[in-house]
Amino acid sequence: MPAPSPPVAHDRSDVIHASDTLARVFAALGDPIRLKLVAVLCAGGALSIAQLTANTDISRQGVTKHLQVLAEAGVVRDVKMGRERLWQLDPAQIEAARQTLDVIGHEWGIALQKLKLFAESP
Amino acid sequence: MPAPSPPVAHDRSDVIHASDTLARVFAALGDPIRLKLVAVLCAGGALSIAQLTANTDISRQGVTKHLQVLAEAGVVRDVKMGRERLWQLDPAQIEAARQTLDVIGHEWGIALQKLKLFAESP
DNA sequence: ACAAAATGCAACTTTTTAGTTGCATTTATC
DNA sequence: GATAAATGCAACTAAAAAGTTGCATTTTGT
Repeated sequence: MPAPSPPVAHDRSDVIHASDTLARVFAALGDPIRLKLVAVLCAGGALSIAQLTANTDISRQGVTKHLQVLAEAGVVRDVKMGRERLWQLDPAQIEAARQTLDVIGHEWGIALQKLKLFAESP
Repeated sequence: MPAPSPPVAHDRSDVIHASDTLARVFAALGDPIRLKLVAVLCAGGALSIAQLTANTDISRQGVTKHLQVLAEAGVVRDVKMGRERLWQLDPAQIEAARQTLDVIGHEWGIALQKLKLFAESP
């Protein structure tokens, strides 16, 4: 049986959507508090809002808002356990972002190489 | 003679600074227009503001603001050539961001492995 | 010298984001 | 069943960001 299609860009609208999705991931990581939350969660634990709040200087409701931003970017997921809501990392989008930065670096390197060859040509 | 010290975190204030610097880089990439500018610039060219504006839907002044955001994050650099201002990619901060995402992914993988071992223990 | 091109600079509006406070709701515990 | 813990929800303020318009400045080319 065929596996469900992966979210790969096929036409221009998909590319646009991919670009927006990526920008959303970067924007989610583009805040010191959220970056810290991700750093804590990448240790593998599933932590409650109260636990995550303990590491910050802002209110619990403020942390909730940051977690929502991360969730809308697909960086974290929540699981309800009794009266608490546990948050854990979802590394797929982070991996996609990492690959993007990888490609940018590689393209830059290739461009530099071509410039060098051009400069050396007689 | 010793080379100048690399910007490596040594104490808590350095770590905080590093975190803010990183968040600034992610935030700079966290916008579709800026992400597109970076994608164009990573081809190696040094492009003017007018050239970069041609790829967007916003005004030249708007593009200038986006370039300033990228520049303050250290993602791009400008070189003045006559009456125009050419922009080019500076891949160092992007590489730092990539490494961060790499570490997050690795830590997550290690955590998963430990969880698996724990589940298999008798 | 003059006209066009490329950009800089500043004021302004609109929208989004960050963070708070106050109170309601759900769930575990004694 | 009363209470404490963990969270949800909504309204609100303040600050930052995105984008525009208008005009000044610098540089090139004829």
